[in-house]
Amino acid sequence: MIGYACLALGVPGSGMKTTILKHATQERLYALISQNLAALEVLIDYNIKNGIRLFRISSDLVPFGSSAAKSLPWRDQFAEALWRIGGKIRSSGMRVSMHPGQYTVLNALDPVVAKSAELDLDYHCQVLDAMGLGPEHKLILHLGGAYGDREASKARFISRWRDLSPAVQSRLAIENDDRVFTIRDALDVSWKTGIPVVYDNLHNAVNPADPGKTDLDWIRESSITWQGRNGRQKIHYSQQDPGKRPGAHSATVRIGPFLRFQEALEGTDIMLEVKDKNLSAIKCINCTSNQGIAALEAEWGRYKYAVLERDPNIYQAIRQLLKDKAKYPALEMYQLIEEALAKEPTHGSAVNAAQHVWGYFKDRADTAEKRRWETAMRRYREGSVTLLSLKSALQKLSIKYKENYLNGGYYFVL
DNA sequence: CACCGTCAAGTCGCA
DNA sequence: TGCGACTTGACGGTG
Repeated sequence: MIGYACLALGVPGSGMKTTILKHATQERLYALISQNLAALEVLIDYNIKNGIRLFRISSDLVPFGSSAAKSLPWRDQFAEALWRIGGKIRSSGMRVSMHPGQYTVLNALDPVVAKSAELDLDYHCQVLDAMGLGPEHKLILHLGGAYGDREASKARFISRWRDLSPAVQSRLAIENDDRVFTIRDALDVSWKTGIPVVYDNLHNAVNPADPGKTDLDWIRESSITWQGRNGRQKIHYSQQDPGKRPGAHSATVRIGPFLRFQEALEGTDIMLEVKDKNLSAIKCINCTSNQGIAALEAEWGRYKYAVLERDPNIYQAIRQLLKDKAKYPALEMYQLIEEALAKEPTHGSAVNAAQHVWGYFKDRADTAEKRRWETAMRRYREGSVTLLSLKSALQKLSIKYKENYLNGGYYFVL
């Protein structure tokens, strides 16, 4: 199965909200948790509808969920919603995970830091427990800091792990990171503890354990750590952003390299770590199994104005490609989409695409909206406002008139 | 209204 | 020794 992490583009009402510690009053926190659970349910429903069966739940679900200073009985307060969402996850066969961030350092030298890491793991575990999810729904953790002595720091990780609750222990998985601990280190720790290992290909590219070994070598070696109640093997997959620091995730998963990467894998869950999130997940799912021509047509409907504003020729080419209903040209379609999205919108095509989109509202808009639209378009043609502001005017109309075809598309998010 | 600094968390590399 | 990078949206202050 293929999945994505934490948030989805082009899914209205699915965004996680948070606050800063200073403003984290009880009232505010309850309101945020309530909103975030509603957003999570929107995401789970979206995943089910779109055939996505692997998903990472954002740690922001309960802001300051592990902060001793802000402890709230959220698990009791929201038991019903958590259980209902968990039920959807279970009945759809979805596998979820959570991933405490870089600030959760179980092997810290400072015992206070280690204690807060333990509390943070408890928090994440409680979310999954409250949803009634089994131990195959993992908590994925990095090994932590080196403190000048990697071996001693690995040993400290293991000894801290031994003191964790059985519930957390049974959910934990460890991942190689891009600075300190390699896949070899993670496998060492696994050998001594039985903790399953999530292999991350980009972290290994940046922080390699052994330049002589391939991704497939490490995936095969890690597969041994996935036994029984841990469920299917899980890996993280991402591609390097060519313009950014080593280890930075790409804007999208390029489908060609992805297909080559995964062709030897079978029954491995692949979590994509990529800026365009659900978009890449759907692309990879559609290209690794035949989801039917209707699934490709639905995708085209979401992408088409983002393609049109960048390259009208590709827009026409994809329309032609999808005319034959007996075919399933997923790879060709996505490669054309990638080619178009790699370009910046051109002024003329952007005007054309925006006018297509305006067509959804021109008969419904009131006089003031029509006048504002004419002004915005004139200013964009003159070059005195950005494309972003022109499109945000369209998005406001789309939200107001509940134009779900546009709201669920990618024109406003790409 | 647009823009920018700050906040939260902990480690590490580099002056 | 101390600061910037890493991550990210919210928030408040400035222009």
